[in-house]
Amino acid sequence: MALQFYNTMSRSLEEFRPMEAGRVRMYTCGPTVYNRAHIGNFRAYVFEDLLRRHLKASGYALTHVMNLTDVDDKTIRTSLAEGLPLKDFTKRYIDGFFEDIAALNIERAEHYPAATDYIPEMIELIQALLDKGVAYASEDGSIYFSIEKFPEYGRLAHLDRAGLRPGARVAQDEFEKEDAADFALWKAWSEKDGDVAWDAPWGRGRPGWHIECSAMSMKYLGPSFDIHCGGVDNIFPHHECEIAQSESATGKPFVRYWLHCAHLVVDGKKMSKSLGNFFTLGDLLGEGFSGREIRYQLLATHYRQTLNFTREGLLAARAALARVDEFSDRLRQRAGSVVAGERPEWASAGLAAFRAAMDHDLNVSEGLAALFDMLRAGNKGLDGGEISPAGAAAALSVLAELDNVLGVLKPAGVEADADVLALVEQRQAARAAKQWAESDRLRDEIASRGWLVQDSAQGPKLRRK
RNA sequence: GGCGCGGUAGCCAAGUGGUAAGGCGGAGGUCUGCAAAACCUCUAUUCGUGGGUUCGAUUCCCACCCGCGCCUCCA
Repeated sequence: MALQFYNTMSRSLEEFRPMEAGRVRMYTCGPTVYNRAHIGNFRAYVFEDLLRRHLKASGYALTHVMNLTDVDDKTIRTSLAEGLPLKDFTKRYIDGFFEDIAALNIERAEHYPAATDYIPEMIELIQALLDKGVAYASEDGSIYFSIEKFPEYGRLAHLDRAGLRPGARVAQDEFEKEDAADFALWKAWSEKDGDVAWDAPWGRGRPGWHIECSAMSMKYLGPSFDIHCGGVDNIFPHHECEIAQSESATGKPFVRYWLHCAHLVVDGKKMSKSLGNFFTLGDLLGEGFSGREIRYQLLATHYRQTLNFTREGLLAARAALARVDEFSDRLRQRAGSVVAGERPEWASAGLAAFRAAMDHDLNVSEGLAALFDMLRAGNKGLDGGEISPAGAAAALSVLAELDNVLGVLKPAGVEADADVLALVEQRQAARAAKQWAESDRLRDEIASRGWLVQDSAQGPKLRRK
């Protein structure tokens, strides 16, 4: 079965064919760097990481761009409030963002352009739109895109002009627009902006939000590219506006496949600070959950499904991962340093099932089912002594292939200290002498140093608690 | 009002016009000095409710109930 994705534009599953054979160009909307991202943001980034990794595992070379929005109302407002230059202020949260994605084992994209580094490109793009007559200047020097010049506007979101209800959220400056639905390409400087401003041919100001994604995607990926992702909330207006700007400027189709992930809720409720269910990654790490436990839970629900994020779910993730770790350790122990041989049937079947599931619009739930089926078959084989060291080594490589996509296996094992190993020795001696009370005491002592000791036919095994 | 998503076991969560994956939790068992781990068995006669189409529906259609998202800068 060929790789297929659900395209928001067509609202149906489509076979994936990149524009250029063997290479995928994708753009994903990144963070606005005015605070630490919350767990909902990371649902989107983890989904995009899964997509990225599966594309790579499918043999594609990748050019992936994620923008950093470092100039907008919030970044300006907060930096002014803290009395910091904008760049210094956003740097803090850009650093924080990279720390967070590292903790979640999210792979780095090829490019992370920050909006303020591409102002000339944005100005050039806005000028092109002005030249084509699809944008206009308002009295205060702001530039707006005229959506009546782009009849396709609303196609992605399935909204027609009549459906754009003039809502309560109409901003103060709306009277400057010719049509309430027009959106800003450039915002004329106002006092609220402090010293954040750039000179453009039509006056001083700063870019609107949408234009950065058009300018920077064009810069790195060209006028047309394969995949554009974001959260469902970006469908309208953000992505709709990107299409209007980009296609009006280039006359070419902007994006071939639009993939949007659903939101997450916490304990079945929308995350909000007032409900006390609003978490940053740091909050959860502080509670003792690991990055990979959080990643696992964010990953385990299909991306188009609302994900229910719970503490209980994190504990379930912890238990599931412990089982995978244990299996991995068993295989490693069995394999020793032997070169991988032929793959056991259950391992190649597991890999095939996993790939097929992921090809089907990233059905990770089914993919994980393939992993656990594999795990059970493998453990059974190990219990029965039916797996050769070469077979175990081969199975280990299959597990590594799955984890190239999932990214949840524990890093290479940490060795216990010599004093812990000495306690294990003492305990073995006690056991040999059938001094069970002493043996149990030593086990507790080892546990107090952070290690679980498990007796097996091959002798005692240590596991990090 | 418009557009759209969802309601599957205690919890999380796939799925298909042909009789319910997987994970966590729980119960029992094998193994073990005891544990742990692993494995085995069990844990939804049923997929929000009521109709309809069909030989057959959780899956398609209609209605209804409930929850949720978007409708101008929120992943």
